[in-house]
Amino acid sequence: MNISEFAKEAGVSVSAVSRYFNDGYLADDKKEKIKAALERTGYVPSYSARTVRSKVTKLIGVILPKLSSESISRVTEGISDVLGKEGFELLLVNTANDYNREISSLELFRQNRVDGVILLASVFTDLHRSLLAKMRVPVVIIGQQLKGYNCVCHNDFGAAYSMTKLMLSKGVKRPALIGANHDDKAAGEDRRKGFEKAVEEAGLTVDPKYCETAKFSMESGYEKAKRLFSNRAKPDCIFCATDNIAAGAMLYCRENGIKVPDDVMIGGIGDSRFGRVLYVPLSTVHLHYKTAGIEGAKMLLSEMESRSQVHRILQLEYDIIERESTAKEN
Amino acid sequence: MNISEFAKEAGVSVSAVSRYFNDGYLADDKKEKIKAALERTGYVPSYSARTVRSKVTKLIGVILPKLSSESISRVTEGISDVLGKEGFELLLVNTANDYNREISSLELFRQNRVDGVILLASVFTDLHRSLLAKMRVPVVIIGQQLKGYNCVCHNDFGAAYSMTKLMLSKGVKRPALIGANHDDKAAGEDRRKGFEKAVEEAGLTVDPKYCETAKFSMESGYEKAKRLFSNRAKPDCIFCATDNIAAGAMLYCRENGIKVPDDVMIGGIGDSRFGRVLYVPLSTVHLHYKTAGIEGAKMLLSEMESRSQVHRILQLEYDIIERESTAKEN
DNA sequence: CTACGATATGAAATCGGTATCACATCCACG
DNA sequence: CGTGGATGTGATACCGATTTCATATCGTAG
Repeated sequence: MNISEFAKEAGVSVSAVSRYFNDGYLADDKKEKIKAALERTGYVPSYSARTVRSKVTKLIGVILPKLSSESISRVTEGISDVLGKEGFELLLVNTANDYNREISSLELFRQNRVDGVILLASVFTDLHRSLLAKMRVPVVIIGQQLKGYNCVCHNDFGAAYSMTKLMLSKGVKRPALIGANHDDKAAGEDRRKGFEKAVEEAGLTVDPKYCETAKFSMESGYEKAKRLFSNRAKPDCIFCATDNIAAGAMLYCRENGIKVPDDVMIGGIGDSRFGRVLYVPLSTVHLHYKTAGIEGAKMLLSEMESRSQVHRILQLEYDIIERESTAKEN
Repeated sequence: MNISEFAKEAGVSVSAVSRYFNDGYLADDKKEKIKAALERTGYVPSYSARTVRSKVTKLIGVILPKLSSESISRVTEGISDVLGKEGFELLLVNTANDYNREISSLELFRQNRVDGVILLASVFTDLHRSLLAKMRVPVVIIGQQLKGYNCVCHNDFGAAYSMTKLMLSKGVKRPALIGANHDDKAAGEDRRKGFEKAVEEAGLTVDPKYCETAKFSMESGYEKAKRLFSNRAKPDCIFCATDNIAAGAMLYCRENGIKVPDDVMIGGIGDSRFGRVLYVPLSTVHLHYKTAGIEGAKMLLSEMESRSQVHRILQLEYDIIERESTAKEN
């Protein structure tokens, strides 16, 4: 059933029906007629037909590197809360860390399918930049910074710096790093730099043999911890770029009789829910993921409204959470 | 730029352009012309305009009770894997466990916005049923069973039964339950029944004082464990409906000097990633969440293709994972 | 040589809505 | 009493694609 069939059924004009759904001027008796016919027939207007003319999709494209990650799903939840209230739906794309798919999703979103885009990218290539420049709808980037776009990011450098410093303040001497891929500016590069700064400030040096790069998984953290402990002089402190990596490292320690924190301190970033209930409760850094989603969504809303070309970067701060995994040695 | 402007620019007819994007008969020289003009202009056809005529949205509506849950995001990942390969995108709705929003999402999806729906519901009310009956596109339900629909579900009863039995086989005498809301047939009712059956088979009785109902969170698990231990005779075994609840219970034990598994065994369901690295590694039951997503998506695809009215229920089995939290007492 | 199926083509109808436009009331104000 | 603003109305052009239809061309089987 389409609008004109329905209009006939309700005994009103097509225009009246359209106005009923939109907000236009309409006499009360017609509203009643339409409401009654709606109940009778179960008619619902077609969204795509509406979009052709009005251009409004009420859809926001969200590009995520993966779905089953605690931090990412918290961000998404924030986004969903804000945009849902405004009547927007999320068109979600899971790129599975494959940035060809990031590219193809951006292509997809150019097809007038969405009113705006939120991008949780890990890496920016030239292709990203050129494609982003071609987008005809507002774009907000969460988790990374890119000039010319509204961004919400975390103080990754500071978080890593503070966590490392916390451990070093307890007197450890051979700090190690299990970082993330350097191409990921936020979680990879910035956190590594934060670690390095803290180490250097403590008068120690960053030995490449004590720096590993892991994927964002427990398994990878486990493997990299194993490699760290194959060094002749064992590390007495490991800063991990994420809590997942830290959990993997801790598992390795447990299975190999290495005591946390007495033999080695372990610190992570992300404040995962499981940190509190780990084998040894994990010291970590709380990043405001949900807030990032909320603020990013708000930015997008205001950009869609004003279409202003002024872009800003919102950097969220962090909170150190100290638990047993970095408790003072006796 | 629209199709006719673009056709003029490319020096071909509108029909030729449409055929280029669809697959129709088209001479090679025209394909070349169009390809060249495409590069020059960056034209992309409008999806909604296409949809008006062709009815195909290439969108699948996915209704989730929450986003930041490990089990749910695994299911979603499976869905996304399968549907992504077939060129579908996901229109995600997070209902935040509010089933009014489940209802309104179903309403939304009736507006010709999606080609199919996947529903991860927790509860089925009459309103659900009547609305589902009105849907004009195929619907697949994951995690619950509903007659007349394609469903993928887990053997919740069996999983709970086996986990409880595992613990009882170690000689515990005062089993307790921290279950989920009874309205949730799968995670609430079925798991409770599995627990009860195992307890009764062991010649014990299910005392209501040892049965608590928690929300799906660690915090709630913690609170309910506290209540269980306020009984005069302490439980020596707690079956928890989810790993999150189990983690909360374990946290309570740890903070109160209750030894796991010596004082109390704890078992969960879900095989969360953190189970292995918990304070005491958690015995749990692996449910094939990702597989559920994959199979559900496949069902939906085949239902969209055949539009057959034959519905089936696929029940996935489970694997017991035994760890320290239920190790035999000495 | 003819007939026919396969391939190719562009004009025009169509999808189901919204936006515009011309026009009708009605009430208030000077 | 005339004017004008606010409200209300339906016919129709329009959005940007796809699909149909009538028609053309060509190779090949009979």
